[in-house]
Amino acid sequence: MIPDLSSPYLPNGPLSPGGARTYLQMKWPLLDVPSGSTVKDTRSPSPAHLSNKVPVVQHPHHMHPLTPLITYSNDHFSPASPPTHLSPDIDPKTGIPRPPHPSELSPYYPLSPGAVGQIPHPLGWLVPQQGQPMYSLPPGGFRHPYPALAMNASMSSLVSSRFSPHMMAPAHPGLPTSGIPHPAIVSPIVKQEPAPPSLSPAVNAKSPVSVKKEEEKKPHVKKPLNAFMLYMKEMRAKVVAECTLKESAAINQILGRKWHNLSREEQAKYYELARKERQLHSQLYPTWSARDNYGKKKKRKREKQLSQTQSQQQVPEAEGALASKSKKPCVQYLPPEKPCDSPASSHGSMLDSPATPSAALASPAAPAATHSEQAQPLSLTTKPETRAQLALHSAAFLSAKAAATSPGQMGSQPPLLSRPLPLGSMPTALLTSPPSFPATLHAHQALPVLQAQPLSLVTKSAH
DNA sequence: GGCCCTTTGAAGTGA
DNA sequence: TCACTTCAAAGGGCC
Repeated sequence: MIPDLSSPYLPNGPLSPGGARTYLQMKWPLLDVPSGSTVKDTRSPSPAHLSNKVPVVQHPHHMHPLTPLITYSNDHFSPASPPTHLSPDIDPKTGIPRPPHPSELSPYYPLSPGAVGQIPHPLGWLVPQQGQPMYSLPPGGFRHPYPALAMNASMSSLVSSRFSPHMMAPAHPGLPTSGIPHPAIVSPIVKQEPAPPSLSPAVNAKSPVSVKKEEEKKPHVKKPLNAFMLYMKEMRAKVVAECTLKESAAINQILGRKWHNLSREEQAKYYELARKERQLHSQLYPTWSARDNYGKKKKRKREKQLSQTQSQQQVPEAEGALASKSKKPCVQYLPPEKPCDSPASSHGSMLDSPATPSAALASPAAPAATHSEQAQPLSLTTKPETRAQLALHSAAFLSAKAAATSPGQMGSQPPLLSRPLPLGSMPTALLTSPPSFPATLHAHQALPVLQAQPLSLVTKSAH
């Protein structure tokens, strides 16, 4: 029953879509081992059936993929019951407050070496079934995605002590004792950039070459995936399969909508999963900080960020969409016409429930063309001018949909505590912190929605 | 070849 | 505390 736990953590390893579980396209989120590393990179040489790019067979969504992973009982996520990461014994800020409760962790993150390999992986639903590892492992290879985790019987002490000078400080810096990089570790092929000023004095004292070598040796531990990222990984293949869209940007837009349309319970599952991810990550890499990865990627153009923020907060949506500012306009990939047939999902998201015609009429800005998540494009154009136009359509439509699907929710009604309501039906900012939802909602996220951007469901209102 | 785009959320930074 | 920035995944598009 217990598949090779290492599987899901291997590089970009597509979890065999052809396996028993078709939603296994999700790979271990933290792993990013470059080709040529110890672990065989299955990305390039991977057979088609193992490739993420291969449209995943439509899986019946009767049971949520995450269901087997976490016991998401209704009670657990009931509005009356605070999310675990918001529960009293959890630091709402860190989300990793209490010492890992054995009963909570053990099912997913075995602490006992002896138990390794016998306990379902936290992302067990991602693990290929039938015990077929997706990645070849050397004999004796670690059987747990977090080998280091299995080294200590007491994770609590591991976490609390924080003695490890560098990450987990295995035999080889940054590498698990097994010799196989941890899923979250990226071999320092990361582009080399000037040593950050934050380096310790000792490091700074070294010659640039030494610094560079140090950098190379230092593994790149990736950030744990957040709830949305986990959701994306799971749903991407499905969306891709349903649509002809291939551009991730477009897919992500769809996924973003679907995300908002998820019920709170559904989202809560991902939040919970993400929380566990972070928890495990922090346990494995007590000294790791997101800051460590700063500069690993090429900086995005700040201009873009600024212009986005400005357009979101000051410019009316329509203008904002078209306002190219200094960069490309906020591109809306989803044209109004070509629908992207999206089979009904189990959760009955808005994707499957197009707005009513009256809804579209509800917004003065709503153009004749209406499209919902159900009306996704089969193809899309990425021409900037077209994108801008599409942005208008989409913005208007979504706002109309939001108005229609959440009548009276904009302010007057108390946030939906009694029943799940598709988040996409109303600005997220208007929701009070739902049980398992991050309590962090910044003013800069909420205000634009509340004040200046009643139509801002299309373009990102946050950030 | 490598950055851009696009999404949301977490976390870091600076004022 | 707030606003802003960066990174996480993904892959086609573009230079």
